[in-house]
Amino acid sequence: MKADTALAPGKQRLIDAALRLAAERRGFATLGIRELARAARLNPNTFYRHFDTLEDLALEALAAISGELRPMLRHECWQAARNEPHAAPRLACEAYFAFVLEHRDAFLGALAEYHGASAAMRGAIRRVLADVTTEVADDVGRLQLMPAVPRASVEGVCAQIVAYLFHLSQDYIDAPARREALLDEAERFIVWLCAGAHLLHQQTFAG
Amino acid sequence: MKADTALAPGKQRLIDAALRLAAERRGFATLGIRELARAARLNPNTFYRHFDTLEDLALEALAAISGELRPMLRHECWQAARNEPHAAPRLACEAYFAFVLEHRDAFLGALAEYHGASAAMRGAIRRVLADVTTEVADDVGRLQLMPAVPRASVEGVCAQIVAYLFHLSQDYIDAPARREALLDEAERFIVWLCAGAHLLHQQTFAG
DNA sequence: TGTACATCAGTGAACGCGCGTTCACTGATGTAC
DNA sequence: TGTACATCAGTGAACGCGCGTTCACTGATGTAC
Repeated sequence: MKADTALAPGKQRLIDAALRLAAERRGFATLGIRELARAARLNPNTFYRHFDTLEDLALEALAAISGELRPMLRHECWQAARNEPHAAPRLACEAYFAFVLEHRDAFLGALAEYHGASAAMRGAIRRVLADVTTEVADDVGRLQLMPAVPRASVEGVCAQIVAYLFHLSQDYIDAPARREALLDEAERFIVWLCAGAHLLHQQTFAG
Repeated sequence: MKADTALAPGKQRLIDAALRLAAERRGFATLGIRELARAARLNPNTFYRHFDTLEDLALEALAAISGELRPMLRHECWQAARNEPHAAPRLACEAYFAFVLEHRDAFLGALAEYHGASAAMRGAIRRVLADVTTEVADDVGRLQLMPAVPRASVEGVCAQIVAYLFHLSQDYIDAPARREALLDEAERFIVWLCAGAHLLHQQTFAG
């Protein structure tokens, strides 16, 4: 028995090929099993040794990325917020976007599948975003970054930041020349949103 | 010669069928020409009478929706902002989401293609969003809704609002039970963002 | 007003091709006794 | 330590099917003279 962390080589190659092709073509929807096997230099049949459907493959790939992203974000945010609280938004964005570039193919795939055909896949992506949101909100709470704002609103702010950064990843990947500007934009977005939430919880809102 | 506003019946049926199927399957990517013709009760060949490629069809459908959405938004926003300025965000969101529901299929298609395979389609959708942003920013300027904020920042705020509402459309369509909550969320998002931008332009930001 | 012609939407048969999936197989690695 | 067996990743040939696209056609509508 092998160590259970290592996937069969063919399985890993199929996942890699799927991410690569899905990124090129912006979605798993049009991938074919024969095409995948061809890209992975395997017999078409080998696919069925490891997966029942293409959706299976996509869900497994997503779980792997999520397992890598979340601890990384946690760690980076903590570091940033503890050492330089005022620069935390910027540093967190930088860490996040660096991760995006390192996992370019997976993110392009996930962005496409966010609005994609598979309800299971859409649900899984939303769940990852929700988990990240909860973790970020926990950290914001623990580090007292928004002391005047109640927990529920902190969650709301974090959810909007997470969704915003996720969708912005596509532009960040597609437009290398605008990356600095996008970082500024993301930081400004976060600062505005936090400032607005903070302000409107201090004063009564005569809406 | 017919009036040039009316499409050939087969052409219109192909577009309708494409929107319907693309909405069901979240994307044009997996649509087939024969399948489309079948759904429109036409000979597969008829497709080629009207379009060169599926991308052609999608771009034409998008242009039609955009031409309907933009004047509507313009009109609604003006009305709302002039009559009840403090409720403008809410009323604009309501008008927008009503339009989304009326054009459910087109929006699900556009949401999918926003991250989709066709670069031309992605560009066209972004252009629509950018045009809407400019128009909204114009109106905000003309109606003096954010007098303390410079034009460039108003555009930034509007761009984020437009993108946010666009992506939220999917949840609005998918989760009828949460529609009231989503409206609240959208309004709160806009208010926070505007408040933050306003605040940070009044005081020096010791970032 | 009538006639001849052009344009245009839609039809129907036919093509070759790549697809998903199944079956029976191989060869290597691990395990029981 | 050796042998027999089970498990597992990967192979190769074969199937029937629906696909995109082409061709030559029809029938209705519009236009020139």
